[in-house]
Amino acid sequence: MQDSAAYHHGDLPNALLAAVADIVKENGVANVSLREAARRAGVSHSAPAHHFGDKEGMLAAFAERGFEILRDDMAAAFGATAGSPALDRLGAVGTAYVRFALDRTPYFDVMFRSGIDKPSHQHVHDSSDSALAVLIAAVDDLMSEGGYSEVDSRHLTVYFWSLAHGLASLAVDKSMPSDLDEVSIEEYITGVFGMTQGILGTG
Amino acid sequence: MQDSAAYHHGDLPNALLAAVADIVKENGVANVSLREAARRAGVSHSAPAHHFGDKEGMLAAFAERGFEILRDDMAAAFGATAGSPALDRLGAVGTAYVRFALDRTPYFDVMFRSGIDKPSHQHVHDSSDSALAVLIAAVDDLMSEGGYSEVDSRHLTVYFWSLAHGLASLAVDKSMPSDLDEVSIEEYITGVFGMTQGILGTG
DNA sequence: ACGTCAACTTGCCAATGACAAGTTCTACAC
DNA sequence: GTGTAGAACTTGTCATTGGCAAGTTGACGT
Repeated sequence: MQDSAAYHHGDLPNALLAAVADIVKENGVANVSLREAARRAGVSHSAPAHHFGDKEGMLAAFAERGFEILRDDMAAAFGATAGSPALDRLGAVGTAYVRFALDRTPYFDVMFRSGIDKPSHQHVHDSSDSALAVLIAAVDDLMSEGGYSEVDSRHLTVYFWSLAHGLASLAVDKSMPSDLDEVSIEEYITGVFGMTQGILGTG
Repeated sequence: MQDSAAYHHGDLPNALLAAVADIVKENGVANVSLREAARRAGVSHSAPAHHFGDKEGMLAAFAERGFEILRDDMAAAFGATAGSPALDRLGAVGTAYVRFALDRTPYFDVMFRSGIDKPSHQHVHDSSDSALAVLIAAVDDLMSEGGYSEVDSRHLTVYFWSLAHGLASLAVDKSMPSDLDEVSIEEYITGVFGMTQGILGTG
């Protein structure tokens, strides 16, 4: 057993991942380097490889942490809306997804735009699945609430996942039609998820 | 005036962009390099910079071409469904978006996952807008068909853009719940866009 | 023929990713 | 307390890369 601040540096892996977050924020995901992360953590140029294997390994570790945070954020939104209509809860989970992308953009960028291929990193894939599980739970909730028997639940899951991920991507890229500030992003979030409300019925 | 095959190489810019497509397909968007593109085009290591300025410039040129193809694909789908109900046309345009992502993945990857920031490349931004214009036209069509007066057209645009982009991203990443082959991707496409059909009314 | 200018080439440098071969510290056995 | 195994790092090196400066080549108008 050892406390979280041990060994030479203390907790190098965490320090390196924190450095990655800073680098992405400052210079973009394309400019992350093992050496720059090492420099910011105050260690030698090849220390990162010792912990993460290679550059993609470091990004994968960062992405994994991102999926865990995303899962926790969505789970919190799900929990906070217990008792509400299932469609509202689904909207809350979707909103948490978009908020995660906007509030933790470095994570979002590494998770989806860094070119790491998920299939080759099992633990990333697993943590991604654990985030998806929250959304699936919310969809199952909706289905079991009844009244949607004609809807395929797998389609509904992909539908919400797509909507949330697409909206998050557009928001992060600032690709909305006409310029929009933080306030109107909120408006789009409620507008887009509200659209679904209108579609599936008033609950 | 000069024909498209002139000067020393013939048409280096196009040859380089073709090389980029191959590199992305073979090694992923993270492994594109000016020098490898030059090698495949059979020119010296710094020839690409002469045409594109720098690496990001080359990727931006490639992305611009991608947005033009995307716009043309969506416009073709829009044109081919003239006379159909507006909601069907919108589904056709969205389907064209997802098909573009699946059939021309190298373009999709560079356009959305290469870390180039659109705002700093005006012509990329413009060609992106011209693609979005097709979708906006389809939404306007739907609005003017009547019966949706309570819907905000900007929200509806962002809604479809999000849905199409999100579904395309999931499909390319193979992040669907449970494994799915090409056939079931088709099923998800019709399922997800059909969901909207159910929501907005039967036309 | 001549000049001009675009289309390249050659040569260079700092930075990077990856690897090999060390060195230092920790924990645990005895 | 001493030794020893192994984890946590360092140092050194190499091929590759992006970018720049300074050439060279060839097409075109006059």
